[in-house]
Amino acid sequence: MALQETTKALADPIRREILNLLKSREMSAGDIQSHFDVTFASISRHLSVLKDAGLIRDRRDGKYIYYQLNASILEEVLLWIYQLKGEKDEKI
Amino acid sequence: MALQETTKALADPIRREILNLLKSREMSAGDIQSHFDVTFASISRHLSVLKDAGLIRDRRDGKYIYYQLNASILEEVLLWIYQLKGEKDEKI
DNA sequence: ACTATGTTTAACAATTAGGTTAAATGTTAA
DNA sequence: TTAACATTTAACCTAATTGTTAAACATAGT
Repeated sequence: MALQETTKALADPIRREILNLLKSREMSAGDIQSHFDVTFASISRHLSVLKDAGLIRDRRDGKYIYYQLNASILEEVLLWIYQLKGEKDEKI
Repeated sequence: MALQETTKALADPIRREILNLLKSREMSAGDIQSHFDVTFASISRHLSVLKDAGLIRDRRDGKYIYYQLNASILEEVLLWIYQLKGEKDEKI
């Protein structure tokens, strides 16, 4: 179930902040890492969790790998929440 | 940060299913447990995670404790997702 | 080919989470 | 107050997660 991977990916503050960073622009792994106080390797694993959940995409450009947000994956979470709230015809 | 507790609470399939069960009606812990294949104690702990996140409320009636959904807590998650998606004036 | 740079993977330690059983708590009714 | 029932808490175990360092991999430039 994709919802499981998505909700798990969102349950970590560093991963949520990474998504926020990627909201405005794509960034390389190094750019992303510079915003946090953990090692490169740690960020790399967070990125792979986000990637497995489909929340980000990566593309290599030379020696850099750029990450970009794929917010469409969040539709499923939104839908789940709406159904829980019992609302119909909600704009998502 | 409340978002942390909420997203963590949503990251477990049993807890999400509990919320779904409570969507239609309030239920006692025993009622809830009967829907799952884990022990009472395990459900009890899931309930306390949900309660700490504010996603459910409980009220005692005699020897039963009834749980009910408090979906308003999810507004913050919705808002966070909307902001991530960069959408404005979204109906929430 | 060698080196420097950017990123990932492997191996390991520490922490957290989820499960179990057993003991404890709260409530009702005899 | 005792017994029975509903639920929580404590103690413990195992598995998963997160972090670290070090090694490996990919690419660019010399």
